[in-house]
Amino acid sequence: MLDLAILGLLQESSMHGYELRKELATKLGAIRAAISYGTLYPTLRRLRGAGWIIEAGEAAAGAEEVPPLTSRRGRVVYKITAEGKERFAELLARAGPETYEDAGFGVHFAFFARTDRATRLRILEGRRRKVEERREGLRDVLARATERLDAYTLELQRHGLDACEREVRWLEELIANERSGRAPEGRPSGSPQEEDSPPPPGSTRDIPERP
Amino acid sequence: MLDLAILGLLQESSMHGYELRKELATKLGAIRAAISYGTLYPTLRRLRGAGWIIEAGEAAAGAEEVPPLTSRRGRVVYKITAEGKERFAELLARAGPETYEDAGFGVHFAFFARTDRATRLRILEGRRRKVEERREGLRDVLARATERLDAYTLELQRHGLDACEREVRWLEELIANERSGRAPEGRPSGSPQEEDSPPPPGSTRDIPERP
DNA sequence: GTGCGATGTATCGCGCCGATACATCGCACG
DNA sequence: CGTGCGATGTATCGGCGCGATACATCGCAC
Repeated sequence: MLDLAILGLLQESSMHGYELRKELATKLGAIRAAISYGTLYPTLRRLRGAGWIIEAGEAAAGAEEVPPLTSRRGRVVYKITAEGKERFAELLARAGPETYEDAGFGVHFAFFARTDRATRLRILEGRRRKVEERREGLRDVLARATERLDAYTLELQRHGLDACEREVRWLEELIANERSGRAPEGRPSGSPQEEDSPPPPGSTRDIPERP
Repeated sequence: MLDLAILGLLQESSMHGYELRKELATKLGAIRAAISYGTLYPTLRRLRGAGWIIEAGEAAAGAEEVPPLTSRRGRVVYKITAEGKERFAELLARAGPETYEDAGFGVHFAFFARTDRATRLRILEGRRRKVEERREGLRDVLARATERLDAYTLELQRHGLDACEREVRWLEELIANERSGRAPEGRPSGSPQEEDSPPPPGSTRDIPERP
């Protein structure tokens, strides 16, 4: 899942770790806390080992290489490779069970602008199914276990149930929009926003194949 | 965090692993998926090693011990010890930073019926603070990065922001209730429920301060 | 009588986290 | 002028928790 996010960001522009973490935080801020360095660096090493990214040293190609006089470590800029772009596309299109989990879904959704419509629909529907199951589970507990559970636990379930219902409604809206071929415009609560031509259906010209 | 939940459930009644997992799933269903056995069994072993729980063999004390004729493994029933109860009380009252994280908060909240009022308030307020910070972060991104992020990513942020605002309101209500000395009765959306005397103020006779 | 789903215990590899360490840079404050 | 502190920056380590996997028993439906 992290792979997807990192590859996706590096496809927009090369970055070093620290920067990557910040970008990740704003892009995924809605679904998870900032990623830990204890996760980031090992992951970068793994991606590098797989050949999906390479290090593009601070000093550009022509420079003096920065002699190892002091143990100057300097920032390491990472750059996505052609294989990395392929991998990204593969991960984008793939939709396993964990794609519908909270974290997985969030990451996929964050890159929907680069995903084709069919996949977007598949993922939105899978997620909806998942959340509906969760919702049913909570309803059952609330209906059956009212006697066995204390007031606080029940309140927690109610709050969770509410969140599920809300998310299902949200997903339903998104799905309807996808089917009618619109990007997620139309602000959640109606506001006097001009309906400027939103990026036409499958557009959001992305992955310019590197000029 | 798991320790708290397991100790809490075992305090209500002794159980074997499988059962524990199911109880955990209904008690914490609102905040997390069912716990994996790959987590549960090692955790039980750890708790056992610490002396907080003991195995109470299937065959009760007086029975024949079930000779190891076949490699009959049988279910292992776990029982909380006196030290375990102390530990539970300690964990209940403790409120570190991770108590305000999604998972940690949920577990603590699920055992609020056994928590004293002062601690409940402390935790609710800590959680509120946490969620407010998250909310501010999302607001900033939505206000500043509107140009840099695509429509889908923005929609994700909006949905996350909405969830934060909702949770803050929920917490606010709970805090107000605590201050006015009521258990979380009064169903979220008003309903014609008789206001039967809910457990009087600080009641829900819990943690009798350990006499 | 046999096969299948629920019950039940257990391990393994690995992703990810929080704590920690260490180094450089810019700049504010005395 | 220095000094110290917060932001930038890279990296490791111990440990929790997950999903996959294995294996065994029990009740019951077909």
